[in-house]
Amino acid sequence: MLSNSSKYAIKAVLYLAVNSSPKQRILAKDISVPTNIPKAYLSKILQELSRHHIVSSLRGPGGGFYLSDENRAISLLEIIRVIDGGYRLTSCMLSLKDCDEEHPCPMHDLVGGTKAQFVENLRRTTVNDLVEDIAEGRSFLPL
Amino acid sequence: MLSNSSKYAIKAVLYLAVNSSPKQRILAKDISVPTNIPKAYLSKILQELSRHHIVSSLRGPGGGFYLSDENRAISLLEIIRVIDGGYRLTSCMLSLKDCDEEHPCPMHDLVGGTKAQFVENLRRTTVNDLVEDIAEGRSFLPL
DNA sequence: TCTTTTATATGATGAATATCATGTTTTACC
DNA sequence: GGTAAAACATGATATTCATCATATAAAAGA
Repeated sequence: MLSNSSKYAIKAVLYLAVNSSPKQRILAKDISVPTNIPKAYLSKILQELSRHHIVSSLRGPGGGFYLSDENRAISLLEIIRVIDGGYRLTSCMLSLKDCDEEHPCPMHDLVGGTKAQFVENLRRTTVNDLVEDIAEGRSFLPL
Repeated sequence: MLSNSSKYAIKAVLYLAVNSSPKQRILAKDISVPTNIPKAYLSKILQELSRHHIVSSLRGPGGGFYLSDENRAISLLEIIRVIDGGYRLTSCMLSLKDCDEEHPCPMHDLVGGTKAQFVENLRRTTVNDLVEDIAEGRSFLPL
């Protein structure tokens, strides 16, 4: 469904969303331990996210990663796009070049509605939305 | 979403569904060309499908691959299971071990409905159903 | 300005997936 | 039975993805 890297990215962003603030930076290794993401690999992902302004960071003593208010308004789809590229989620289920709404392939027709809706949900849902879900007990974050 | 191998498997099965019958066997290479699937790789997939009775085959001159009536009643989910294993499609979006309906993770809650519905569609839809869709013009098979 | 603490950049290794190549078995037909 | 046509089995290579390791740059504080 998603690459491992994207899952890690979302987990890390959610961890930051819950535990960090512009004044409360968090080290990569302090995300790595509770989330069970290998430290070196997580660092690489965080840097990629930082470069694309999905997360914020500060170097030097007292530095680390955190989310700005802008970061919290970012949608899940944007995170996935940065890591997996734009194609993986939105492409045709059978990878047919000419498949579209006009000319749907058999699978497209079958799952088109649900998949399109799924991607649309990802586009519409921000980091903040998920944090609210957690805060209000509608979902939980088992790290 | 699906592995490449699963996509190839479904394409090949659909090709057989439209073009083969127990008396009209088709060679791997004659599926390979119109579907743009590498011949040697396709052969391996067809053999895997044959071993699991997803497709039927006959060796020797005049032999080849085809679908029996039983094969046509098989669901897409079974095909995907044989190639990708049971886990890939149904597992939690964030690969969290403890995520379930009682304890949904944030992504689960977000896409749970649509994904569950999607998998259920795959479970319910047979090869025959897709062929009907093609025959009646509700979808097409761009090879 | 020196040292420490952090992120960043780059490259190396390992694992999984996709692809290719070659040999073996079965079956039909002469 | 011998021969050719096919599936079947097995292993080798390549490519992508996940993981690790090491060196560099920036920032803070002494």
